[in-house]
Amino acid sequence: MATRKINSTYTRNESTIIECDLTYAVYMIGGRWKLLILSKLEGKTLRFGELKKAFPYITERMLTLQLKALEQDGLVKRTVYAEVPPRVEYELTEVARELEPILKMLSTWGNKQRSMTTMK
Amino acid sequence: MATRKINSTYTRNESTIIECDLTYAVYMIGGRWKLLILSKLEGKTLRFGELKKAFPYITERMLTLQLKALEQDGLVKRTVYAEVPPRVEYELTEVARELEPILKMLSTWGNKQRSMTTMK
DNA sequence: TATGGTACGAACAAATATGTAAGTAATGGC
DNA sequence: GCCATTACTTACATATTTGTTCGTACCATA
Repeated sequence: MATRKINSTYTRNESTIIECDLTYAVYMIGGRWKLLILSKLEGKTLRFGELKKAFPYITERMLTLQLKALEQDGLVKRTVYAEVPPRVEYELTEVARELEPILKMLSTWGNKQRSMTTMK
Repeated sequence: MATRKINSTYTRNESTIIECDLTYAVYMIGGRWKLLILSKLEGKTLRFGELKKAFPYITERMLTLQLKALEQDGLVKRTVYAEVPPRVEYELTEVARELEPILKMLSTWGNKQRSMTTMK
């Protein structure tokens, strides 16, 4: 998101990653909070403050950043109401809803995987 | 992987993420190269050098780190042959193979998602 | 004795991701 | 005027991830 040296290997390699549909997809839902936010928004419309309360440890800055990224990627719809104090609501988009069943499978896999790793 | 201040918020929040099966799963396949490596190993057994050739831009250090992490998480099996020069082979584990169909769906979703975002 | 190939390891540097702390705009109610 | 509320924003600090460069062990072979 920030300015970045375009010619760095870091950037060139990022291009490589984004060219692949799979890594692109994971890049989009990666990061520390995005999946939790998406999960929280399943079937609901929530205000900024409600999301914040849902994750006691997230900072406002992080929540703002993640929501902005999710909106840019078309996973979350942001609606601003011209009121004071302001009211902003967030909800999943169609594309994000299509992701839900896949995430459910991933979650199941993660659970199984975790238990296997822990067993050792 | 490196040493880290245990009491930092960074660490506490990481715990939050790892407690959720879904975010845990994505954490495990996250990072820049892991998914590409896993994809490359589908149905094959490859040597370190072969993997390296598969990704011209990855550095040996990164490849080593990612393979080590994948092995620790039980997604990749590493076999060392007592030869000179050394020969080390990598292959997917059972758990990793169970992940394949899910990743295929994610990839399809990523492709669709990308085309929608690009259209704007 | 020197060399070459393989799969790393270590010290350092650059870039990004995340967290901390403080501040802002707008307005209705006191 | 003063304050409270909400959804941010900004400057700064910290932590992690990724990349760069150089080095190493092993032994068969020249």
